[in-house]
Amino acid sequence: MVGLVRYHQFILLLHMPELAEVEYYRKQWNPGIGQTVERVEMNAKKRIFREVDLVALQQGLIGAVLVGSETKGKQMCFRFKGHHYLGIHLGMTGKLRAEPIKLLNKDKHDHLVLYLTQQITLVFNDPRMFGLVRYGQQSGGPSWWVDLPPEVLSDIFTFERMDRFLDRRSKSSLKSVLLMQEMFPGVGNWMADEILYKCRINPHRQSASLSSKERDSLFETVKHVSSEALRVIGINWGELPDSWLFNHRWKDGGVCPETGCKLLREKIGGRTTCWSPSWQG
DNA sequence: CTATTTGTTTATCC
DNA sequence: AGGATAAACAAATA
Repeated sequence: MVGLVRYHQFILLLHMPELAEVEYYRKQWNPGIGQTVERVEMNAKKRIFREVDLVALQQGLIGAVLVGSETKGKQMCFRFKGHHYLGIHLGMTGKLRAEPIKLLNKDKHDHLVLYLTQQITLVFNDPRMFGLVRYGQQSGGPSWWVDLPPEVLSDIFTFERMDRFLDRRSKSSLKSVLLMQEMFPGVGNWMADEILYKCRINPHRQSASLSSKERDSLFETVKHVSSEALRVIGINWGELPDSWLFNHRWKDGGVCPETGCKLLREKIGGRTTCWSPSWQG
């Protein structure tokens, strides 16, 4: 059991790329900004390249200068001078890091390495390869980047939008609805659980069953959990408060920070869900 | 050898 | 037609 806890803490706390973790990893490539790509090394057969034109990527990026990067939900986009765009999705186990070439200690899951001027390397590591690499050269950005749904922290993400969506997905559990990226981009497994915990809503409930008061609460909490996670984890991977479910959810025998009663872990909507029956009714 | 874990896409059922 | 649901994908670990 102790081993299981350690497994959970190591794998899940360090590697779950949701909204804030993606933002954290995006910045790991900042040391490359302003530098030119000299060489692109790809493990071409790996699954992360399943949707990309490898030749176009290589020819497009070599000689290009990294200008900046952004995230939208769990998606990342690295912009290069000349309208070259490199898209990365971390999937379940993806990580980004930058290393001086002399210190580059290549791991067998380092599938994409950009070698830049000034001896810096940008590495995409992904053991399970649910991640994804995209490339496009297009003024204004390729459709895989431009056509993404509005972010939950933007003004376009309104109560009315979310309200309509809940009615359309009326029969789905709230847990699975919160994981739908077309409405809640960036929300992943732990964030969905955290949001429902803070709203005191049972994750089994169908979305149509929410009262208007609960919908108000859900809307505010989606924004709150997103902005706090970005502030705490997204900037420097700090620790969230113990009043959050986050710090208790992986421990076997973990207890609800509100009631002190046992937390429950069960599969809802096909995903492991941690919640507090004594708090979330 | 099996169960489990993460996110998204695809297939299938209703 | 389109919503709901489950399997598939890869790899590591208990």
